[in-house]
Amino acid sequence: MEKEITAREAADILSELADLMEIKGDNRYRIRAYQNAARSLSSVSEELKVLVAEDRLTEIKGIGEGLSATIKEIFATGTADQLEELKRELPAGLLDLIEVPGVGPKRAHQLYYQLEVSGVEDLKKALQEKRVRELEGFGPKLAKNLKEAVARYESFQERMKINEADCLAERIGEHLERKPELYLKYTTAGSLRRRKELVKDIDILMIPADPESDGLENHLRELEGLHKVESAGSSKITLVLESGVKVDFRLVAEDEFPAALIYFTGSKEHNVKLRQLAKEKGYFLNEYGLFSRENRENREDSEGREDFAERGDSGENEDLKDPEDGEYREDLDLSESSRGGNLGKKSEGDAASGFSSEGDESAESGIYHFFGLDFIEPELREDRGEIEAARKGELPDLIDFSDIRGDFHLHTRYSDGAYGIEDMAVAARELGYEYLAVTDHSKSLRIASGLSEERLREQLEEIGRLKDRISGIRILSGIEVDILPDGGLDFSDDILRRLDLVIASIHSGFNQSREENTGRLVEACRNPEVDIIGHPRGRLLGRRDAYRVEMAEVIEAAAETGTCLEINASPSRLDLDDLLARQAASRGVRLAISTDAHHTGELSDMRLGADVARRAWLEKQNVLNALPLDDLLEFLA
DNA sequence: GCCGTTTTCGGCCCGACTGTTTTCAGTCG
Repeated sequence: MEKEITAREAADILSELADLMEIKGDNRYRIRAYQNAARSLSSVSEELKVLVAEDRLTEIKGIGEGLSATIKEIFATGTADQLEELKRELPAGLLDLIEVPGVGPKRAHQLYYQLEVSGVEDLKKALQEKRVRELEGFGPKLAKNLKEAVARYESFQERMKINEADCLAERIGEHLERKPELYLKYTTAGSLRRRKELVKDIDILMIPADPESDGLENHLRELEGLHKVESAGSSKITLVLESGVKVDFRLVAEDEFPAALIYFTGSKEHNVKLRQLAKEKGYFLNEYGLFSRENRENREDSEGREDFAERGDSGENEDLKDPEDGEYREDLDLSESSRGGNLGKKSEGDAASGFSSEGDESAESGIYHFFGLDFIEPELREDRGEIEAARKGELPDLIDFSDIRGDFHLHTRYSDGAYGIEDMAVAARELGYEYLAVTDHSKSLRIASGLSEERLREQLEEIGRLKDRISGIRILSGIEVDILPDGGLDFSDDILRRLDLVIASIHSGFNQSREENTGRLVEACRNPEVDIIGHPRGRLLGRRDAYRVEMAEVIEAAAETGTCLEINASPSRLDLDDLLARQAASRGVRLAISTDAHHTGELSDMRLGADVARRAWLEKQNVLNALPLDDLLEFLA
């Protein structure tokens, strides 16, 4: 059965249609109509199925008879004749071309029709050969900027945002779980497991049920979205997806799993430190296990891995794993049961499926404990002092998503959000929160329909009414007030004072000097009405660098004034990043993790923010929204 | 292509910024 098209997906198709129409040079107002329709369609709360069945699409603002017919066609067939025709006419690469910052539809049009540039690669070549000079409006500076933009585009192409990587990993997991007989266990490793904000490829560690069988390889060949199997050996299978993303499967024996998981989780720097520790103790560590150096010599005389796979079924490994034993005895020869003995963990039987992490921790902790270290969470494994801290028993008690009690930064239909206050509150309540703050844009941000004083008053009234109607979650009134180019705020203190919570953010004047931007943020910190500085560095991953700002000064100002800094959990921002958040916390600044959700679904981006916080070594007490409601209210007062 | 209504077609969001120009076009948000 065909997959049913959702409103969101239909909206995406309309957007694509609009993009192609734009490149082709269609009527701009017609294009805008498509874009408008896409936007309103993507934010309808009703199911597309229902809207189509009841022929009520034209009730949606921006959708008339024509677009209603197009949307019905998309719902019925998954595409539209118009779109297919445009796709035949214009190369697909043009859609990539307009993803390059600085190239919009007009320039893409020029490039394609005058220079036959039909993709990013072509553009790169045309820039190198200086052919773009032939085009009207393309001067030397633009050429230089485009060169940089292409370089950034390409480097970004190599890495995907963590939420995209999560999606892919989930899809692969679903595919694997259709044939659970193929493996004993699998789990993600690499930078995805360390929860880095950008991920280059996906590493999956697996214990195959039968290393000799080619069943796994054959099953992987049926993965949806597969471009090709790049390599397939006994210990590694590499897939290339249509999106260009590589997926590495590392295949290990059961007893190799703990060491392999540490090795493939990395980081490289962390692993180097661990291996140094091993050496000091007269052992060595690699992806197959932890070995005494003495036996290593023996091993090199014999044949390698086969030897390891044979051992490991004796009971010693279980003893090693038992935390009740405390420190491993120095005299314990890890390889006594056979050559190459290691700290393997026997399968728990039911741990066979899913990206389980419980089992992973206990598997790995044996090795850490052996070195006299506390277990080190994957998010900390960057050689940023975690090994030293683990030795002293001073690792942080990391914050967890389950510690989060509310969200401070979200938008509703009052500005550029897709849902009403009530919808967002109910969705937040479903996440188990105690509170949320409604923080729409302020008046100067016209592009996002920023609130006038009047609209803000209306919103306050609605929040007042909802407080009685919605139980189980407290709705706080707030605003994301613009820090204006001159450093002032978009609303007077008198107005801000009436709100429960104020976030101040920069959305304009990005090109001011370092001193000016720093001054704007410091001034915002000093305003007693401001509780949180929103997305302090203003970066958009892969699209826009952070604006110039001296964060150390901002952090000091935040520390002095008790202002919180935001960890914006939107996967395109993740701003502050792990390093700056850690720096801020070390200066005593509290961090507010918030999603900047414009949609109910985006409220769950909170997990990504929590990941950043964990990478920043944050504990509960460093995080404003880990506070219970009463403590929060006291803080805000 | 949609909307509103001046019921039959004209107007459709807009300011900042950059780089190209010599008064504006393209992009971005």
